[in-house]
Amino acid sequence: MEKLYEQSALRLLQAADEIRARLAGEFSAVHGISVNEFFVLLHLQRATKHRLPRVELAKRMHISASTITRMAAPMEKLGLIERHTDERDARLAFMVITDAGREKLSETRATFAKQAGYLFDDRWDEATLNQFSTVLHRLVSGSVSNLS
Amino acid sequence: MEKLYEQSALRLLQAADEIRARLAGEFSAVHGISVNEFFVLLHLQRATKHRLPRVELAKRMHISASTITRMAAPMEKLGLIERHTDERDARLAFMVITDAGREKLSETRATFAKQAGYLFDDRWDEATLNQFSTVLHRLVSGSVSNLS
DNA sequence: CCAATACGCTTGCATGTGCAAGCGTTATGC
DNA sequence: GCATAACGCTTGCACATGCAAGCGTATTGG
Repeated sequence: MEKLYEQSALRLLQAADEIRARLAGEFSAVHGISVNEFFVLLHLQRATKHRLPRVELAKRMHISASTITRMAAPMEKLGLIERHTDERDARLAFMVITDAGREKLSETRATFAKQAGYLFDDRWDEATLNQFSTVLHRLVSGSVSNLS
Repeated sequence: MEKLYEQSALRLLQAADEIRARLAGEFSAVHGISVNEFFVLLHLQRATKHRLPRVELAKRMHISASTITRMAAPMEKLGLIERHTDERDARLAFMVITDAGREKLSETRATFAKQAGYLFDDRWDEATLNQFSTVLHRLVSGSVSNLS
């Protein structure tokens, strides 16, 4: 007999894989960015002063610092983010979302919301969905990456 | 105002990232396999006759056929899976889980269940968790990859 | 039948990612 | 103060992965 939470964790991973695969296709085709780039913009937008040190962003996204370094370069070239230095600590290299980045994020979030709508819409009442969201929220709270 | 299903989808992706990162560490350290290799074994174990053509497995895991080809080689060397051919159709190369693969899967599932327990245990009643699992299940049903 | 198409699998190439080492900067302990 | 450690970031390397092309096999249409 499979434990209920084992089953839930399995389904959660599977559902995420599927959603991520769909989003990857849409984001690439429609907006020319990756799912991870979308999350970079979202984290920056929601951070205090709309900026984060690279290491902090890496922690929140569960990826390595070197990956952040390598994602930053093309995003800077596209003008989606900028690199700011800290006056007090020369080690820090803040990533800051630009106006162009905000615009791109806004467009991409519309696509995200549309896809999320396909997934959830008209299938559950608000109470059920609220509880679902709450469970998910507690799974990640305590983590550094509370985006929501 | 953020839509409820948009928020839910965001949290779902974040939760999955976090769980996957934790599992990757444990699986690698304790069992010497990757999360994807774990899923290969799980899909094979649950498939009819404990075997699947490579393309079918790729679809269920949302990864490309070439990735399956490249994951298969080391797993065969470790004796976790075997390659069987189809008598009727020489194009098919079934992947079959071996006894050693079953044993490895069993050990790894124990670790998986333990980690899932850390996530969920003692925080929600069975009804809530059941509903949570049901919502997740419907998100992926209709998909080819109904593992559960 | 046979040609054309579809299918399953593999391989070359390009890209994304983590780890470990290295560099420069800041903090700590004496 | 100064040596040592810790920290933030980048880079070299290895590895994982997707895409497109190629190969062999089966199916389809005439």
